[in-house]
Amino acid sequence: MRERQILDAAVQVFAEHGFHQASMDEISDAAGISKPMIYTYLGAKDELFVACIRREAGRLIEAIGEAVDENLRTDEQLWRGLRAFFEYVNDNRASWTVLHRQANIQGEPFSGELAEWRDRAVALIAALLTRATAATEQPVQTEQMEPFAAALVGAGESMLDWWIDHPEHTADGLSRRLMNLMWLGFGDMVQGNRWKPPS
Amino acid sequence: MRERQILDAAVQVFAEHGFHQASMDEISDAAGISKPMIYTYLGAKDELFVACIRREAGRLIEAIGEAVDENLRTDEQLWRGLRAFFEYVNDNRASWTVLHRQANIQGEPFSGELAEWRDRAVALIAALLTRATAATEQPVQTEQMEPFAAALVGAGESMLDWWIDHPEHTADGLSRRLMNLMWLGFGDMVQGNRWKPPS
Amino acid sequence: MRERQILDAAVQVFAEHGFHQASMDEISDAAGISKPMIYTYLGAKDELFVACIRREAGRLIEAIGEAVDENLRTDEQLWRGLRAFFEYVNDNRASWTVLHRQANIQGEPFSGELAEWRDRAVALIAALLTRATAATEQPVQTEQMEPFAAALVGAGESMLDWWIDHPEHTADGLSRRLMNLMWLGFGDMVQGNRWKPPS
Amino acid sequence: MRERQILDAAVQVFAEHGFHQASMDEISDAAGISKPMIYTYLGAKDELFVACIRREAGRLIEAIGEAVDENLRTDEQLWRGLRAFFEYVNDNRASWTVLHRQANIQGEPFSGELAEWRDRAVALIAALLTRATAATEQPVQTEQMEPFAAALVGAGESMLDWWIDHPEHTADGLSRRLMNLMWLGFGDMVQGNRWKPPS
DNA sequence: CATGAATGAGCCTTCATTCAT
DNA sequence: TATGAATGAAGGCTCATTCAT
Repeated sequence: MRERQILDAAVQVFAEHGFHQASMDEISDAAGISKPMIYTYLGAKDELFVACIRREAGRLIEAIGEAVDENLRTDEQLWRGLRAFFEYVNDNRASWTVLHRQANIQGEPFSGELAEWRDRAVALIAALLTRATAATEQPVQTEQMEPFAAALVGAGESMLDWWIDHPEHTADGLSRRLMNLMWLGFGDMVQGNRWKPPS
Repeated sequence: MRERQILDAAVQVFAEHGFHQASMDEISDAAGISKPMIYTYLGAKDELFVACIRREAGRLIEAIGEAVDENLRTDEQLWRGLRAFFEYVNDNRASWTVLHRQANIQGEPFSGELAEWRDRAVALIAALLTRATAATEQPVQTEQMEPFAAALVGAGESMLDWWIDHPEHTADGLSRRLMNLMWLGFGDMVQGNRWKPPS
Repeated sequence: MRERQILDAAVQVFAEHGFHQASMDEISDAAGISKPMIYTYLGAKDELFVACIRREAGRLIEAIGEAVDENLRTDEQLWRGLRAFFEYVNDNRASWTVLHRQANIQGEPFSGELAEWRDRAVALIAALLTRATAATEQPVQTEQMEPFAAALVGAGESMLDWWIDHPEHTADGLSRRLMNLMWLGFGDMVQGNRWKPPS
Repeated sequence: MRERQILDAAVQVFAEHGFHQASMDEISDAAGISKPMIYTYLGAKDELFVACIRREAGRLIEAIGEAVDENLRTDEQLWRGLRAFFEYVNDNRASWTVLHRQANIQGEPFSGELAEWRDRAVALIAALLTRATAATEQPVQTEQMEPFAAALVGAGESMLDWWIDHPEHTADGLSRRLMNLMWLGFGDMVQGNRWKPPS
């Protein structure tokens, strides 16, 4: 379909040059479709970029969602989600670049768009972790869990950036490292272990 | 001093509107200094932005460096560093926005600049963690530690972003949360505990 | 055609204000075409100016070439060429101003362009004069003839400038004057007459 | 004196870069004198350039004037004047470049200045030539002589330009060539010889 | 429906020129 | 007097956006 062609090209070009350096001319060339059509189908540059974010974020979420089976144990859900995340990004570098490196800019007309998706992801993970503690002696409320979830998401993103410069590692290996770091710490916490600042 | 006035205004404006949307006119207005002076003192827009990054990154690193005493235990060093980080960013929102949300864009002339600072930070933390394991039964090499350090940095950044929308939390509280998450997990790992994916 | 409109306006404006004082805005206004079109069709200001030089120089050369019949006697060829030159310039004042008064500036990006055309013209005339002496007792080599040709060209240019302030003269009259001066002197020289400095 | 330093530097810089490309900064650097002083002594850029033209044109005229002895025969006066002209320009390339290649631009504020000097020179030569015919059977009026004088001046200028690219020639040789061309032709004309266009 | 052609608006950058010391 | 420091004003160039075909 027309829209698909355009979005494919746009994601490619935005990822390569960034939102501002990317020109509508280049996108229309890459898509093999004239500029007026782009405006007709997807609106102005801002809106086009938002459409890119929506599609790519949706695909990422979907990929993760498919990997996770809600009937599994929490840690395994998390583990599978993480691995799916790493794998998806590894396979869709342009997609990720657009989402993480270009859409994350403040002060742009599209600033809010990505924030929403991020919030949604954080909320999902927070809920997941919360459920994991529900049966324990120290259940935690979802709001309390959000900063952890945010940390987890950020840790993942950051590892990914690092991965780009160290491609000798595997998605599996990195996912495992992150699980080790986060899940063990998380488990300790749930069990009431606390790190305490020296008084 | 003139340079200071200009950089202060530039950081402010860049943080608010982003590099591309920010116009030299607006910066010069905000600085109360005419445009030609900006060019005289700090060069073209690119260079001005790089100067902003350098100064703000330097200040942040310095603030953290001052908070950390090398004679302390590793965990305490980390904790103090984290808390200094959160506090600094809380007090210097614009500074952080410039560094994190504006400079992190790919495909720009200044792209490399921030990457260097990040790499340096990651390397420092990796070294710190490595030293912490030196005396244990399972010492870890620095290269192995880097992904953890990257994860830690990212987790912090991400928590910060979350904090912006939930300002009721304190720097101390968030630092502690992050320490709990990371340090406990890290400690477990060092002791040989591992999370294993279900076969 | 669009290119023609633009070049016409550009020649006009460049002739009136000079290369530097002429603004692209003024040219686009004069052409009745928006600035971006100028850049699309003919490139940046430098390139536009070079295009003007090329077209105008080409036209001038062509006008002269059409007036000259290679089967005629040398003096008549020269005579016709001169008259065509004067007539063309009289009819295309702006064209000539651009070529002679604006393009002749040293240190500009387009400096070389006009020099080439001039050299070509001088070489042509030198060859013409050389052929005229080929059958005489004292044939002259082309290189020896070049300074004369240069002098002839300069004499013509200078007369033209003078003409601008004394428009009561005719192209025919001035051409004849110049022929008298140059051709008689030239003829004398060919016949071995020499003016000798008093010892 | 201050003025001299400034003018020396200005001529140098104007000759090298042209009027527009030359910046007041560069001139003040070359002169070793601060910009405000230049404005105090010689006024704005236009006026400074006019001052350059005046001085250099004056010097050139003076050099020629000194070479010519009014008691000599007309042809010898002319010959000495020519030779002085070629020699002066050869020794003062920058001076000549400013006068011929930079000041000769139309549409500039200083356009008129050089024209005056040129007119004066042409008038002088015309008067000289006129006097030479006064005693002959066909005396010529000064106004009739002006186009010839203009042609002579232009021929000289043009030969000079040509000389720059062919420095193996000498001032003496070129002067002689030009005398041959012009004086013989002139002499013929005075004696009533005419070149006639084929009817 | 699809596009080549066209433009309005804006931004970076540079200098000639002048204060304040 | 002499100057370092400062600026107003203007120009080249680009690009998102839209007609007319």
